[in-house]
Amino acid sequence: MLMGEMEDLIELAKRRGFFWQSFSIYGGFSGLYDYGPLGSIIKERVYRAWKDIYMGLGAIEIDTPSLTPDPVLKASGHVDRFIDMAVACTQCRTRYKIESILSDKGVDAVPQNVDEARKLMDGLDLKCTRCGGKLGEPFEHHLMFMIDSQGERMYARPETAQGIFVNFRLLKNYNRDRLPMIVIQQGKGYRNEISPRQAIIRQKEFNMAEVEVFLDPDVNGAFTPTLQEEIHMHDMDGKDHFTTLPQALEKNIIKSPDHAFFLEITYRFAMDIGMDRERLRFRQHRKDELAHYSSDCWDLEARINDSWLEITGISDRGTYDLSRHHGASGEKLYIDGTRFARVIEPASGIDRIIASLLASSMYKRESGYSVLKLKPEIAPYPVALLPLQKKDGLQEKAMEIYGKLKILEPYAYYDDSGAIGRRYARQDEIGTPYCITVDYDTLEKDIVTIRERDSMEQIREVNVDQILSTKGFLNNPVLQAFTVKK
RNA sequence: GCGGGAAUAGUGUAGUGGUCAUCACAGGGGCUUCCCAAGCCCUUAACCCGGGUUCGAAUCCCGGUUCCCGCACCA
Repeated sequence: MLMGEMEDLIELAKRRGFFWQSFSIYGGFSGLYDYGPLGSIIKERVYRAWKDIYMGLGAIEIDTPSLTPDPVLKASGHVDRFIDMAVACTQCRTRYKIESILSDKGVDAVPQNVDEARKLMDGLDLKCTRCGGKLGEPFEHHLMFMIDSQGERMYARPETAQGIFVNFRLLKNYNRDRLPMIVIQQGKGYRNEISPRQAIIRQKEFNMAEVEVFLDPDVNGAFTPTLQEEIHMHDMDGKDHFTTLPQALEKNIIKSPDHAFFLEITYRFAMDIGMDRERLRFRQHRKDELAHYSSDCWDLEARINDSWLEITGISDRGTYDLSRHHGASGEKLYIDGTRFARVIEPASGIDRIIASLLASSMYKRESGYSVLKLKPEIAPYPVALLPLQKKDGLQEKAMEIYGKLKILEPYAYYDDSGAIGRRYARQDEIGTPYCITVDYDTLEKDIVTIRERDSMEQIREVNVDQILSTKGFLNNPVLQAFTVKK
């Protein structure tokens, strides 16, 4: 599976500083990755685009701890669902969930600890279904990282969502009791994956961007989709539809207008950061794969290496979480009287978004050199300043302009090494959309050349003052002269 | 976790027991008639970790770590 695109991406990412495996001087550690200098900027930009779109809808943001006490995740159901009792075959070492072994024997029980598991298994004639070997002693299989805090059990959160639910009352107060209420949170999530794979796609510690939309349960359609664009939707029966979201609602492919609206927002976010629409689809979860808290779920998936990868899950969590915390904490989490808010949750995996964005942005020129076709707003450096060569005062002149440019565009990059073509190629590879070249005309007439990445088109004789006329280089009107879209 | 394969400069690689570990690209410096990775010169830089066998190990053996492929797992 990890061929072609991902392989090329991982090589580029390491060489150019997007991401690489963590702690590599100690031999590396499975499932942990660093963002390098360029990756850190892209991550920031992707988060920014996400935040902008939700702030535009009137969202409020919070930031809660990664360390989560045991009772919170007991109430949410994660402790039961994320810690499985398991056994392994003593011969072939295949692991089984005790829960599923028991249900094969007609015993419908979920053991909570090793003793319980042992009792339940006692007397049943259990054998390995693969090799017929004897099964060993039961043990706990943890999917959450457990942390001991002076004898108190905590977990590294498996999702940021619970930090929002437990704050529901305070947030509702803050929001002056108005519904719908949209709360967002970005941060790290942790899962003790048995076999992390494919670089930043499946990690033990990863970046999440989660949104909880609290709705009046008796108001259907506080939000409703409007986007007139045909989108690929793959439903739970495996049928593909190419339809607009308003039509999908009419045709009952998706039931809830509110749910459909947040598919639309998720899609708009993907467009904002420059995802390739040809490589996107929404896929509905089958009943048997729905999470314990979810009644309906649509994933936004991106095609990478010819297979589909979940990048955002838009789940209808109903009243599950609030009612659970209400019961467990004793705190009244109603919206009024006895009604709980209904929750729609668009939860994004930022690392996966970045991986699929980068992979789908890479292409090769005829020359064989690769280009990263990132949107200018997402590219780490929106502009690079390059003197044609170092001598004859060009370097000094370029440094002078660069000094001024840097004040208006902090993410501007400077490079004067080697030949000019090589530097263009270097910028192409990291996705810089524009290069400004300082040449002999600059010395005489104060004019420069701007070159666009994908077309390699140049605008000549641009006045230096014009380059330095806007805060943020991408706002510069001179860029409108390019025939390709900005 | 299981099975198979692999690990050598930043990247991709050559090297099946014996000189200073090969080559290319990338990086740094310089020259050049300098706008798309041109050419020439100089230069930085590597045997995954730990044991063992041996006079001698990048090479053989054992253990570990990591990566890839398949299986299992994936709220």
